[in-house]
Amino acid sequence: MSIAIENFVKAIYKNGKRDNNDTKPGNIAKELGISNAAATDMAQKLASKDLLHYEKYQALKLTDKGNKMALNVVRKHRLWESLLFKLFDMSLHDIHREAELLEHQTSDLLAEKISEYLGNPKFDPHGDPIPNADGEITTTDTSVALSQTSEGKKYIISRLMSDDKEFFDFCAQHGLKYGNTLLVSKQFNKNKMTQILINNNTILLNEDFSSIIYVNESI
Amino acid sequence: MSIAIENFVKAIYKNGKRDNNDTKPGNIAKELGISNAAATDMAQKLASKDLLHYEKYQALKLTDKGNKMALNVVRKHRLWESLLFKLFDMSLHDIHREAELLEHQTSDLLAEKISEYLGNPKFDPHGDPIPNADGEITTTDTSVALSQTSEGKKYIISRLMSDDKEFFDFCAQHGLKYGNTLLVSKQFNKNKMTQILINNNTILLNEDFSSIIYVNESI
DNA sequence: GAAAAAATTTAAGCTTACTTAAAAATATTT
DNA sequence: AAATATTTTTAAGTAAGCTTAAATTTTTTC
Repeated sequence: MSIAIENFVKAIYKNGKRDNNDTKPGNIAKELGISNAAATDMAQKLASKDLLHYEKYQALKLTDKGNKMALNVVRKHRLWESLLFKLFDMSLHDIHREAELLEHQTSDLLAEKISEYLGNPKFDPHGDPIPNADGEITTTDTSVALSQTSEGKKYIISRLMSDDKEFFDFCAQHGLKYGNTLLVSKQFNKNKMTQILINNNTILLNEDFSSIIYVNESI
Repeated sequence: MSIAIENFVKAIYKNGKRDNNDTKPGNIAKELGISNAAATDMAQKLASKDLLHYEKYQALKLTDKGNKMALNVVRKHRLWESLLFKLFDMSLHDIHREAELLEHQTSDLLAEKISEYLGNPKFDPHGDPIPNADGEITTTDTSVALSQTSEGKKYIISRLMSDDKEFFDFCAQHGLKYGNTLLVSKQFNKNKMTQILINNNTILLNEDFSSIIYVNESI
């Protein structure tokens, strides 16, 4: 299957996870940077390949086959991120960009080799779960967005859900890293802001950021 | 530049090295598995991009710009081969196939990181020289094909110039590996065969193989 | 050196993955 | 619920990278 198809299917998968299943062509088009017309076109084409269910004016839904393809690509992406993160000193954003390309040129065999080499990790450097070779995610995610946490409690960062360079630069600068601990010192519910203490620094996060930083309660 | 263009330029570069500069469109077409017409077409297109010199019915010659592009791709290919060879237990042929794809999806930055990680190697696992970031090959190659060697002398394998699975399987089976030592026990000049002793086994090579195994005299 | 064979080029056409523009349907606002 | 705005779809068109078939040029053979 082509790179365009892999990216299309992946975009549906990711949008389905994120935005309350808003997987109409327009949203996928926005994600991929193509026109709405191109997205509709592609959707119809992929329906004929049994990768998704298409009904005029309705949201796109992946078939089992499409879902498996998406997870296969996601697996390769996250394995590459894990490998590059381990071997090289590169920013998370740069790593993401490289993985975005490499994921489409990776045989299942190579993916297996990478996974083995890394000790079959369950999570990548962002805390995102790595599907296994059968396209299954076996881990259960108990984490919540920082925006949903309670004042006064300690949390461990479990996931940085983004691919935005500014966000990652911000994270790198303030020690917001997978596995690090922070304290939620205040929730400004009215203003939708979250105040945290990390590395002895107090940081005020707006909802843009507090909704994509996921954490688990520290015990 | 597209994958098709990178591969085209690379094919001219490689053919120029190998077959006495037989870089007419037909040969490139054969190398790439496309029609002669497609090769002519592409050649004309790349001439307009200043990547090669095109004259009707003549051999294709890369411009400096084209040569640099080819060497950049070759560099990435050989760096990937070196990395995969180091990290994973895979056959040389499998490694070659993966590198063939990855080479086109690798930023200069990532290539640098791979090179650094490996200690800026000068040669890949086949003994092929790795161009530097400026597209220069700084090593001087004093090796000769096994077919050109002298009876009774010891040699060290310096290069396995092929991408054929059968050849690599043969090599793997008989210990023909970069860096290994062998003795040329007899040259059958009339029949164009070379008899070698390696790992206490005597092997008779025909010209197909003796012309792509390169060696340096052992001192 | 003429005839035959092989290679190169041109021409026309195809598929993929897009585009823009206009038409049709759905969603939102008031 | 009508009017307006937004989305989706259809239609027509484009560029890249191929294909096959036919014409042209070069190379080889006798």
